Formats: sequence, C-alpha cells, structure tokens
Amino acid sequence: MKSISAILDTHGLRDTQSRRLVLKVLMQSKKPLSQKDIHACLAKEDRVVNLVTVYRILEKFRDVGLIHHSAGGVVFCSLEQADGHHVLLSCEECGVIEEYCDEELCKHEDRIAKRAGFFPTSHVSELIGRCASCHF
Amino acid sequence: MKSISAILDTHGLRDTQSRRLVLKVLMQSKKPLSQKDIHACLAKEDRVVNLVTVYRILEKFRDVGLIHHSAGGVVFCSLEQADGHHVLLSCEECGVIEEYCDEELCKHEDRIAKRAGFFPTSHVSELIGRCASCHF
DNA sequence: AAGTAAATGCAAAAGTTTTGCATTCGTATG
DNA sequence: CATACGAATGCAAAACTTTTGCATTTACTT
Repeated sequence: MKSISAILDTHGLRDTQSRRLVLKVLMQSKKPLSQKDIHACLAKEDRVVNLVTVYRILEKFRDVGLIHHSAGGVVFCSLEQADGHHVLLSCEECGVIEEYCDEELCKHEDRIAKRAGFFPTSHVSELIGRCASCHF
Repeated sequence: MKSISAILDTHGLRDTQSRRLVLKVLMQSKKPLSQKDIHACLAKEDRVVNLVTVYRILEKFRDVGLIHHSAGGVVFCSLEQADGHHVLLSCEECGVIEEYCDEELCKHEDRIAKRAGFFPTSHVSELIGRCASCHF
C-alpha cells in the first residue's frame, strides 16, 4: 500500500503534516466527512489542525481529484477507491450514513453519462430512507 | 393533474399562499433547489416569501415526504416523480446541474438497498464531472 | 362569525465558510 | 547543507447561512 506521503506526492501536493493528518482521517473513514467532522476527529486525538486549514486542504485535495464535493457544495470526502462506486445509505431517522460499493452501478451510470454527453470524474449515489434499525 | 392545494391537503398540510408558491416553484424546477434559490426565484416574480419561512416550509415538506434532503443536509428539492429516479449531472466547471431520469438505475438501487437491509424512500445519484460544453 | 392552533415575518443569535495578512515550513537551488 | 522562495498555516474578522424567540396574522373547526 502506498504511503500517505507518496499519495500527496503523486498528486503534486506538498507533504505537510496537516495534509498527512487530514488525508489519513479521510482514508480511514467509511463515510463522507464534513470539514468540521475532520477537524473534530483530529482534535479528539490531540492533533490540532486549524479548521480554516482543513477547508483549504480539502479545496486543494479536490483540485487534484483526491476527493469530491457534491452538488449542494457539501463535501463528500470518501477517497475514491479504484473504480469503486460510492453508494451512500443515508438514514433520515438516525442520521447515520453507510457507504457501499457497487461496480455494476458504476457502469450503468457511465452509460447514462455517455448518453447525455457528460464526462464524469466521479459518482455519488445516495439512498435516502431508513436503516435496518430505524425501520420498525 | 392534481392541484397544488390538493397536494398540500393530501399531505395533511395547511393550504397557505406561501406554501403554494414554494411548492409551485419546486414542481416546475428540473433541478434541486436550495432555500435561497427558491427565495430568489419567488422574489424575481415579486412574490416575496420570507427566507426564514422558506426554511420552515421545506422542513415541513420534508416531514411529510414531499421532498428530500441529502446526506450533507443540503436540500434536494426536486419533487419525487412517480418512481422516477433522479440522476444529477453536475458540472464542476460551470456549475450547471442537469437532471435525468432513469428507471433501470432506480431498480438497481432498490436491489442494493434490499441487500444492505435498507429501506429507501428516495434516491439521488450524482455524476460529477464536465458537461458537454465544458469538455474540450 | 369567533376561537384556536398553526404559520409567518422580523430581529437577532448561532453556526459555517471565506478572506486578508503575518508567520512558518517544505523544497529546489547553489 | 544553507539559503531563498513560494506555498501552507494560523489567527482574527468579515461574509454568509441557518436557527430561534416572539409578536402578529392566517386558515381551519365548530
């Protein structure tokens, strides 16, 4: 597996401590994170990175294609896995967001894009509803 | 086709002018709108509804299942069409968001949900990339 | 037609994101 | 390996978004 520093390097980014910390959090997370989430997550382990810096780091990461933001401008910070497709299962009741990968869905969406004359760099699908434990 | 008032009534909502105005904007829109979008859209036709009220109306609409918010908390206000699936083609370059409907994708996602033990009430898929005119 | 609960608008509080500027840090060069 | 330069960071504050409290108005019931 590639080291954090190597990933930064590959993407033409300077190898700073803040970036390593943020990237590590993103890589270990199973679900999309907001800037605040990342900041809080780091603070919890006493690795403080200024919230403004988190914003700027994510902006940079996005520029180089390491992560993606969604339509509403909200960040979806799950790292792109090689060709994996992100399906988020988002529970309206308890707020939990699970992530799920599906290769076939990805291909299907590529067909849609082609048909619409669109050139996708990333996909996010979201199912909104109730998770198993909130459905009774 | 159902009248706006009838839709409100069906969902157990009081039939007020503000709600009719907001609902109409949502029904006529081809893409997801934010609270601000809706407010601006109404203001443009001199039908002023206080922004705070727009927030509250959308909250209510969501409670009764007329619209859905997405993972990040951002609103996706496209009205649910009967069994249609919303695919958003979101251009990172020019910011334009197109909407696209696909029945098959919808079915595929239902299968994913079933497999994951999830009970979806709505789907949103987003393709992030470049639209035809920004791709050169 | 009056009474009541719900909806609205306004002002302001709370929260989030962006900006400007001074300082620190990483890396390419000699 | 020291230096110099541009890039990244932190802080303070500005700008923007969302929520809350309260007084007033509106829609629906009887």
